[in-house]
Amino acid sequence: MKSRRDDLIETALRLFYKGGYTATGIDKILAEAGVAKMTLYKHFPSKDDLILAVLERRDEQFRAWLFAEMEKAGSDPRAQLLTMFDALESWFRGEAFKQLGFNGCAFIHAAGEFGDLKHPAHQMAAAHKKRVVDHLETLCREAGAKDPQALAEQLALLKEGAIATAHVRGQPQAAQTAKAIAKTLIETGCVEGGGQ
Amino acid sequence: MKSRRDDLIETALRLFYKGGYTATGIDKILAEAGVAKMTLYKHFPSKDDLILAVLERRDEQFRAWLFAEMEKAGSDPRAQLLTMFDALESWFRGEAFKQLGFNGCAFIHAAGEFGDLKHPAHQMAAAHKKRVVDHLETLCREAGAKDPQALAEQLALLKEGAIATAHVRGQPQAAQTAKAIAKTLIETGCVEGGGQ
DNA sequence: TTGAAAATAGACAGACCTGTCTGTATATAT
DNA sequence: ATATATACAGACAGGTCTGTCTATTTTCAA
Repeated sequence: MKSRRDDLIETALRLFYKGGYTATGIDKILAEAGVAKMTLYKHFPSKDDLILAVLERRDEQFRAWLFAEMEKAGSDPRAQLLTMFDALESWFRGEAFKQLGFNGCAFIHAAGEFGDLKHPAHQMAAAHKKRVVDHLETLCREAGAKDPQALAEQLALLKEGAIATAHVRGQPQAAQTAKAIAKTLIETGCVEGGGQ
Repeated sequence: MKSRRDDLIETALRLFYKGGYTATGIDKILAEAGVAKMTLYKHFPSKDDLILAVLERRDEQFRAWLFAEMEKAGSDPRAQLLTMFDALESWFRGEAFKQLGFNGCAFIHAAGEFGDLKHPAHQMAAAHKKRVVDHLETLCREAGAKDPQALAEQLALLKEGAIATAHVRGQPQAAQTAKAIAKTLIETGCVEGGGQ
């Protein structure tokens, strides 16, 4: 049973993701969610707080989806890491988050609109990226990486590059470009038989 | 001798880059540039057209800077390709475009705010990225790459990943992460003695 | 059934936005 | 000197934005 608070966050996520945080007005969100303005301001002190709640929701939603997709590859951490890029491609092609479609990364957009690193929305974006890297580092360690932290940073950078390329240039195949690079990094960055 | 049109474009670039395209108002640009409103609307039919002119200027400015930095590495195309990442790091650290500072990629931001790939600003962003890739491809060919197009796409993806990581997470050292990957890609992707 | 809590519609203030308009001033070129 | 182009300041219209307020209706538990 979804609360009106959830309705607001989901509708806001969809509209912010499609139209941008600044350019999307409160009234549009209210109209689409079918919620009165006072109800919004009872749950959120301001639009900025709604934005933060949206980013928090997206962080949970996206990581849950990505990590679940990776786990479909089985218990082999190297296979999971490589599968991340296949998951990304299905996202780029609009096959994930059906009601949202693909319009780039909500956190990169937030960092763009709220350029100051000290801005709460920008910090949420940084925290999201950090959580993903941390998960990758765990897998890299399980995979027997010589330097799990460095390898995780490399793979995360490939992920960001694929997202930016897929969105700005409309090239979903960027995921495979990244995957090919990741493959050699994982092979050369892990000790033989590591993680078995 | 700078025209008022140039003044407007430069001021608008600075303010759009810092504050975002939608959130930055015309009046603020006019006040900082010391230009009357009618002068702006004589040169540009609308704010959207000013945005496009700004992106065009940034495209020329950024590529001129980046390619010049790369050429400082000398005539060896492989050295030029690797030097790109050092140039990026100096940009991330605020040592390039002193009056602008580093606030991520103006084109990634434009694609974020104008999500539809058909939007002129988004297309300008895609065109800019494509021009950079084309230049990289030329250098890859000179370097004796087995598949210059594929290698150029890989290096461009590393560049985008470094930019996104540096901006969202505030990590200028992402440039070196990307450079290390690029080094192995160039070494393994080029025939021995290629480009000599 | 009754009463409290929550949500509704819709008006409103005050600020800001883009784009237009008028009238004046300045600079340049013939 | 005079005509032409350009830029100026500043008011203005019409719309949108966030956030507040009131008064009414719905919901739901005791």
